[in-house]
Amino acid sequence: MKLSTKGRYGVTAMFDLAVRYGQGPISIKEISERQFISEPYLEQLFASLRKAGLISSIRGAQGGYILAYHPEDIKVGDIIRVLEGPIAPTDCVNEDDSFLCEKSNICVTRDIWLKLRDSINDVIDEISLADMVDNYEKKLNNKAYMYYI
Amino acid sequence: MKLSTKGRYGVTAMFDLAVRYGQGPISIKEISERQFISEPYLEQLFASLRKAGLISSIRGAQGGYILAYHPEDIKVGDIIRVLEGPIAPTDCVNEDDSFLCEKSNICVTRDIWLKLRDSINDVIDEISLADMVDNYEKKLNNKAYMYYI
DNA sequence: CATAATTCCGAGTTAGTTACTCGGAATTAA
DNA sequence: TTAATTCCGAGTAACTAACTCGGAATTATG
Repeated sequence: MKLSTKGRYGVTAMFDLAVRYGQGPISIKEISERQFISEPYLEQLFASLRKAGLISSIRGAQGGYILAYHPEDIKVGDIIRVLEGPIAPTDCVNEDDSFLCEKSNICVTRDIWLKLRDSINDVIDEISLADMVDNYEKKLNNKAYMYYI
Repeated sequence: MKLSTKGRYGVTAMFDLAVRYGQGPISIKEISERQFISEPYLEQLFASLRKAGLISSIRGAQGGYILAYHPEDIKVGDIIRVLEGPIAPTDCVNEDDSFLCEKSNICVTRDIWLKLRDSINDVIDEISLADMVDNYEKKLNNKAYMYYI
């Protein structure tokens, strides 16, 4: 039940883009330095995110990436699902029903995995990049205030 | 974000014990045949569950395993945590704080993993083996009724 | 126009983990 | 005494995660 680095790095990198939303394209190099993620690995992740339509790229010098939508419209769940595949604690509760076993109609453990899946998806689909930015700024303010005292 | 076979098989096997709670020891062979889990592998899982105190063993011929507590008092979460380790989507939200990074106080992605962790634990800690048995019997009754019509 | 900064692409690699298997010792009911 | 069982430690094969690498294509800038 661990998230892989793909999901974690992906959310972090997308948050980095969200904080700088509206300031033109941000390069992988910048993000990788700021967030301590290896450059070529981040490149890979961004390839997936671009193909999925969550970010757009600008090639060439001074190029980089920007969010394809307003931060409010990108949920953490969107990012994680692109990078980790469909979120389901077991295959038998995947969105596509191709891994159903023959006793699924009577299977009580499956009911648990269903509940678990839904609860996970609820959490990650309720948080947008904009929410993250808001929280981040609130934390920064609180910290500034604490130092002031 | 997948559960391993340990967690899945473990819950299934414990459910099998719960259904037969009060009927004396159940052997690994029986369970493995009923639940389609390899015998020596299940043996391994039961070793962990026994060491964790969730089941008791009776050795020798006609021996087997029984739940160490009433099914009501064993939650799915207890089983999963024994077999999969502490449930946390990332190391930085582990129960023990040994994997905290230095910016955890200001990290907004960590807040998400915390929410996720709690939501997962809420689900698996609210369901007991007794609940599973109840649901199972309800399903059996419904099915019987359906066939009757 | 040349150069440097970038994205884009496909492939390769290494270390760790998962999901097992296996052999045999110890225990106990029949 | 035998057969059925748990108990234990070790071994292994396949898979996956988490990267790296080399170089081609694109484009702003001097």
